[in-house]
Amino acid sequence: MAKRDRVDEHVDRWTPVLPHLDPDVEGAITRMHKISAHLRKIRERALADHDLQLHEYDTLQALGGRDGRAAPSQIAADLGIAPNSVTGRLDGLSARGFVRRTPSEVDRRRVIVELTEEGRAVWLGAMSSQGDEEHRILAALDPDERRQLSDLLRRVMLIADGR
Amino acid sequence: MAKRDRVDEHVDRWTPVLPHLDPDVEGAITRMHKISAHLRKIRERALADHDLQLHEYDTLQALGGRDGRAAPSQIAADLGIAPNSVTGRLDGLSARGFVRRTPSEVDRRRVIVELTEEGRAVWLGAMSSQGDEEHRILAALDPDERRQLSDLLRRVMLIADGR
DNA sequence: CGAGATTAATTCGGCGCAGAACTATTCGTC
DNA sequence: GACGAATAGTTCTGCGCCGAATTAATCTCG
Repeated sequence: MAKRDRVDEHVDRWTPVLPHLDPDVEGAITRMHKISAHLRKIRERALADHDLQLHEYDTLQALGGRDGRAAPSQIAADLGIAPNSVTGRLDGLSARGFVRRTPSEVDRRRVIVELTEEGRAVWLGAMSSQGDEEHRILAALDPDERRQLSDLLRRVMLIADGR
Repeated sequence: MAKRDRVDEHVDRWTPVLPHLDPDVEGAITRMHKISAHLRKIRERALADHDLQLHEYDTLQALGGRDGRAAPSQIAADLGIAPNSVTGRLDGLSARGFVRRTPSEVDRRRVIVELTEEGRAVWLGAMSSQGDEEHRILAALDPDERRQLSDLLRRVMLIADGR
């Protein structure tokens, strides 16, 4: 018999109150929520060693993924946040010298955000500490099972996104 | 060949930049994040029809799950938020008449928070619209597969929680 | 060519949460 | 029984996010 986790307790507590609840649905969803939150916290802690906050690292990474240059609106789209929120993030990052704002020559509405040398260095330095926890916890599964998990979640995603 | 989702594109974009990345790990984790966020947004929208915000509903539900009465610290623990954040939530809910604060007779440090009649009614009314989306998207899988998914995630949870 | 629609970034105002500090009460121990 | 530690709830402060409004530039099409 496999071990129980704290989500099992959660489900046990709620099943009598909400009888129409499917334990596997509730269990799967709740675990996704909790694993998400867990990884977030771990990432936050790991980044503190590099004097970075989660939102700062994410922004640097969004830039890094675009070869070090992108428009604010593109960053917003990549990160899934509102465009106006990007302004504040860039203010902080440029104050720390990790990012440079340059007005576009061709379209003066636009701003080109660039990773500075220092910004790239900080990003690369912090990156090493990222993703370790993801691999650690998914090592609970063997490679085939990880593939299985990813495949099951893909099918859920497709319905969620309404394809 | 199964259909691809937007996480596949995400992974394709990052794999060349971060070669040490396991696509199944990254895919599974990213999907959990996105499914979590998706459900959150849907819940938010559904609750708007009942003039409730997500944090208000969650607080009412925490009380409902304790037979309508609990201490603020217990609510904080159940919801996984800081105890001081509960104070603000209760202020709002009691202003709307959904919740009542009563000082404990036996221990005057304590406060007993109770669901009012109206609070319970609002909670039950809003509950009907909750959980539908969870079942809808997990209907992408048949019952056996849902069990599989929940089981795989449980094993990940146990490692994450360090058991 | 020019008026209106669209797009990009920003500013402003408000909200919810967390960390630290504060107050009041109870527990533990000698 | 009194004093220090622990506990419960709250208050205070700061931060990041979002929605709406703003400014400026570009596009569209009659």
